[in-house]
Amino acid sequence: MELDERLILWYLENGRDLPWRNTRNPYQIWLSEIILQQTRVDQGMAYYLKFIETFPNVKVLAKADEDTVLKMWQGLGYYSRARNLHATAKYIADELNGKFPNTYKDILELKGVGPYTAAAISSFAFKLPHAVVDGNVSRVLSRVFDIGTPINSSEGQKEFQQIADECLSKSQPDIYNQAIMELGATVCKPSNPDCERCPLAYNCLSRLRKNIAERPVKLKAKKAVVRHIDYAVLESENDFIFKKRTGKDIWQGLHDFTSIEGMEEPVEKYLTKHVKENFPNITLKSLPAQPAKQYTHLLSHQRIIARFWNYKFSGNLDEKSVYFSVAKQGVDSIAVPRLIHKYLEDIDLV
DNA sequence: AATCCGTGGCT
DNA sequence: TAGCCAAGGAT
Repeated sequence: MELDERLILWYLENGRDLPWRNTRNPYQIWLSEIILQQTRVDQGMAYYLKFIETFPNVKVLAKADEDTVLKMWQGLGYYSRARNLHATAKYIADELNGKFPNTYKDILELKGVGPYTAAAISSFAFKLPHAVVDGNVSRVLSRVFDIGTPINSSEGQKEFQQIADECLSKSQPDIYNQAIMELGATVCKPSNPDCERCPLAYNCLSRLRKNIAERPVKLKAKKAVVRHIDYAVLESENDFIFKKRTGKDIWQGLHDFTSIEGMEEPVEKYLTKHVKENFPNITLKSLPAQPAKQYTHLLSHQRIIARFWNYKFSGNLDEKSVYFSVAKQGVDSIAVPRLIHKYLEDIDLV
């Protein structure tokens, strides 16, 4: 029996029942694939169900505000996915009359859709013969064929795509793609793979050579850089002052407080100066002697040391300011990064 | 081509 | 703890 047949038989018996596997609706499949990019099923499931309920089709999603979409995406990370998702929904609704593209080439053109996602949508929704290559697939292939090319090198990506294309079942590309990913996710795991349960155990070269732990090879990531961010939390009787992050930096489109970064001690002196310069029209009622909260927030490539300094103020903001007031009861209605949400939780505001 | 973009679970 | 990793894509 060929590998594809073994995989498909195994999957039909052992695959998990997931909501996006019970549909051929390209909108639903597209949404699930964007949510699941670099995200585990357990983490993405609730978001998928919430999005499908709130935005049952591409036209409804297209009509939503980007802020609403980002708010619903809050906590999932990689927020460009949400911005691209919304932009693509508008493109499909406005330019394609709501009809989802149905060729690999046209699907690949969509913002936020790369080779993996285009192959996934093409096969799952349209049964087109395009092999998916994600972290699961490259791990399985690197073990079955004992390939030492780093899976995250450009050379490796080309090589594994080629092998995946050769292994693809041309008659059932959709089931085959699901099957090999499922095997990687549930059996051929990164550590402690469950070879006893593997339908490919006797085809697995890496297992034969007893070097499964050395597969796949992966280029090491750069160490996270350290950033020191000091937030000024401006609080009046009823409001907090927020701003929207718009620069080419982390958390684009989400909200946080005014801040300074990488300043020497005593930071509160420079932070107060920063507040007075940026908010000339408000009256400061109290200055912080020490931070109210401090956190280390880890991102994949940054270690953020964040301190929150609380300022009480009265008065109103300049109309044209990039800053805006948010009522204390309403702070949970704007999209914020996990770090900010954690702070709001810890001061019992959300 | 290397680096950037989040968050959370696991070891 | 520190590091690894996840249904990757954009630049």
